[in-house]
Amino acid sequence: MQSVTERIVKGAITVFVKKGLQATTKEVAKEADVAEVTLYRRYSTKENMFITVIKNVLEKKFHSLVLEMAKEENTELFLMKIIEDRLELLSKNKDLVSMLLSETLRGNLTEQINLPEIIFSSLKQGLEHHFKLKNQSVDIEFCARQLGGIFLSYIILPHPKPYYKLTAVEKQNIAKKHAQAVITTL
Amino acid sequence: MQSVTERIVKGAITVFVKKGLQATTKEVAKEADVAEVTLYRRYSTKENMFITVIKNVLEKKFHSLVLEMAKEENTELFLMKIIEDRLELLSKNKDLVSMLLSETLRGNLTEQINLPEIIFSSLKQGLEHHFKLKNQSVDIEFCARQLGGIFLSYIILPHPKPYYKLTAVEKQNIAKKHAQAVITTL
Amino acid sequence: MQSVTERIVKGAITVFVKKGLQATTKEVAKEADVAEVTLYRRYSTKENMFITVIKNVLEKKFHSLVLEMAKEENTELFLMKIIEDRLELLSKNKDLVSMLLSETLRGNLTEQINLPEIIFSSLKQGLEHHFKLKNQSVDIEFCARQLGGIFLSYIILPHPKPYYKLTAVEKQNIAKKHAQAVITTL
Amino acid sequence: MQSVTERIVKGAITVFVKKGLQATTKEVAKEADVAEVTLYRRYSTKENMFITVIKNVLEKKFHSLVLEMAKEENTELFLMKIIEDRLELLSKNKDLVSMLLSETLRGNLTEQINLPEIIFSSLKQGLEHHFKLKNQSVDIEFCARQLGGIFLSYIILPHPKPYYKLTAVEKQNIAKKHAQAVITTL
DNA sequence: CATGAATGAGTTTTCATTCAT
DNA sequence: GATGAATGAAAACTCATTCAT
Repeated sequence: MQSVTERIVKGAITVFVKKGLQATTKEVAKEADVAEVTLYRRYSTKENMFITVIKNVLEKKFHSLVLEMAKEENTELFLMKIIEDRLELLSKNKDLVSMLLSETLRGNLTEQINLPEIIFSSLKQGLEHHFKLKNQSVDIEFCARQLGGIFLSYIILPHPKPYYKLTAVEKQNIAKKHAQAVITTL
Repeated sequence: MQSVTERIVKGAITVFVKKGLQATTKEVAKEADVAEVTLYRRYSTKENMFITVIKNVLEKKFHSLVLEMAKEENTELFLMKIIEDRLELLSKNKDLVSMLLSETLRGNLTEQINLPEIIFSSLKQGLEHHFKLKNQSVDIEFCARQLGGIFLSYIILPHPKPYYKLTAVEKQNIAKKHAQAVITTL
Repeated sequence: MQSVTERIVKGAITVFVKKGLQATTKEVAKEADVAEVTLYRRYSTKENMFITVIKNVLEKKFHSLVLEMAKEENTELFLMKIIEDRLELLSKNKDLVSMLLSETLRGNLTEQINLPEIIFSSLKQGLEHHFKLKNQSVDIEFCARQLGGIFLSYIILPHPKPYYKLTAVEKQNIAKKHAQAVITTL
Repeated sequence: MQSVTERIVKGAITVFVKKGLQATTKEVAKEADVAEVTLYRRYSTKENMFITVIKNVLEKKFHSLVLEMAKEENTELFLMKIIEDRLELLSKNKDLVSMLLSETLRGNLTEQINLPEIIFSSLKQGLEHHFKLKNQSVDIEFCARQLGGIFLSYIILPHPKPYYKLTAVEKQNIAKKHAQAVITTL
């Protein structure tokens, strides 16, 4: 079996992803197969455990390559890449993403793990980078909001199939249409 | 002072909007200045009180005129109207909307008060109506998702000023740009 | 439909027989299809309703003919008659009897509806009468206790078939054996 | 002062014997001088606490020596022993026994702590044993019911003095008379 | 470093009963 | 004579957190 630390982290993630901050320390303890007190020794409060664990996941999973992609000179291709990449990632982590959005909407989350803020600011950064390279003046705020809206629509609105389960062609078509729409407004 | 019923309904809305299903009956009772039992006499369970009260608010506040707007023959104007109208409404009711989205993301809400579903399906209905009138064949699902995404982006992503506080001109500009972007993809 | 009074009495009996004093006024009101307050207007407290209603039932159903039977000169026949009669009655009203015994054992019942006391004293009375007629000196207390024990054994101890469902012959055999056993100790 | 466990068990017994399943966890907690939660930590539910504690008492107090007594070859002596032994025990634990009978009559008790069933089946076992040894064919069911009835009569029917407070001679007389009555029916 | 034991403060819900109409 | 509305008090059970070992 894994180390205590590993068990705790994995257990906490499992439980928090499923239930958010409402999850109880008891559930986490059970999932991790440790005593409740052990969690308190390590994290002192439930909130702190939540933040610590989730921040870690976010850093690992959502590490954005936006800046790399921003180097792509062709704006349409650049936008398509971002869209495809983020939709893939977000839809693959629907439970985590939903939970984080839910908590954010409740005002329960500090900046460090506020997913909308993270997404929005990293988008703005990437766009800024891209258009600076291209020496183009663009309403970045608006553009980032458009992209963010696209992402949210695939998480929150009902859909028959999550993005990541579509065929490569379907994914590309979607990304292309959205990219073109965004470009219209530049 | 108002009637008991009024006080209960108002109090329940106030508290539920602020805290969602996590709110306690005690809080509602205090806000409405009635005994907790009184709430149970009327609604049997907290969940039921929540649903009853919120459904009512939704029906009153979010009664959509989409079908009326759909009669507008000019697609761009039609889209602009929808966008302006919904953004105004949603941003004015940010707390309620945020709470409902949060609960939906948690899977706590039945269809009747599931805001994303309500928005999405009413959008699809309106679009269908509009393009049928115009005898135009359009990917309604995609189009509705775009619009939904726009709405969500103004609720969930950070913004310096809520939509409804912008000047008329700013509002129109925003609506126009989004409408044009949507049209690109038809 | 029946009169309000009838509905209340019947409903109360039904509910009280099933649940004893634990039954709630709400249940009674529902069963009788009247408002809870109506019950309070008539009986002022739940306890009082219970006593009033149950006393009535006891008087109607358990009206003992022991004194009549006591005229039977043949002691064995007399005992058999009592045994058959009471076992029939008690087993036919198992729910009511069980409930009353249960409440008595809890010390919840006043003398007027204390079934064990009623049974015991009416037995003693009958026996006294019978043996006075026969000019026989007998330990009435002991004898009544024996008979009472027999009755209780058929209510409380497990049995495959309630007494009243046995064949006439089986019933008689049982009564006879018990009667003879009692006579031994006179 | 005693250990927490001891205090809880004793307190629970005290309270449950007095009030049965109606007793509240609050009362038990107070009697045991612990917090209510502590009880839940240990027993999960009130029902479970009740069953656990009472089963324990039954096993300790009502451990039947019927099988030992059954070795007595003289049937009258055997029956007398059983009767004396059980009447002594039952009358000494009147409160516990009354409470258990009361709960049983309400159908609240599982087999493991259903006193009538326990008494009845242990009686049948003892009788079976005895008469097998003596190679005698007897209606055990009837006989056990007679004995059970005797026991019940001393618990439930009114009496001026509990059995265990009688003089040794009185006890013996009673046992003897009942034993002889039972023997008549073999 | 880990944990078994304990708890104060709440949470939803139920009940017998009263008040005003 | 009947009832809709309202309630104080209490019940079972849960939760985050601390203490002693």
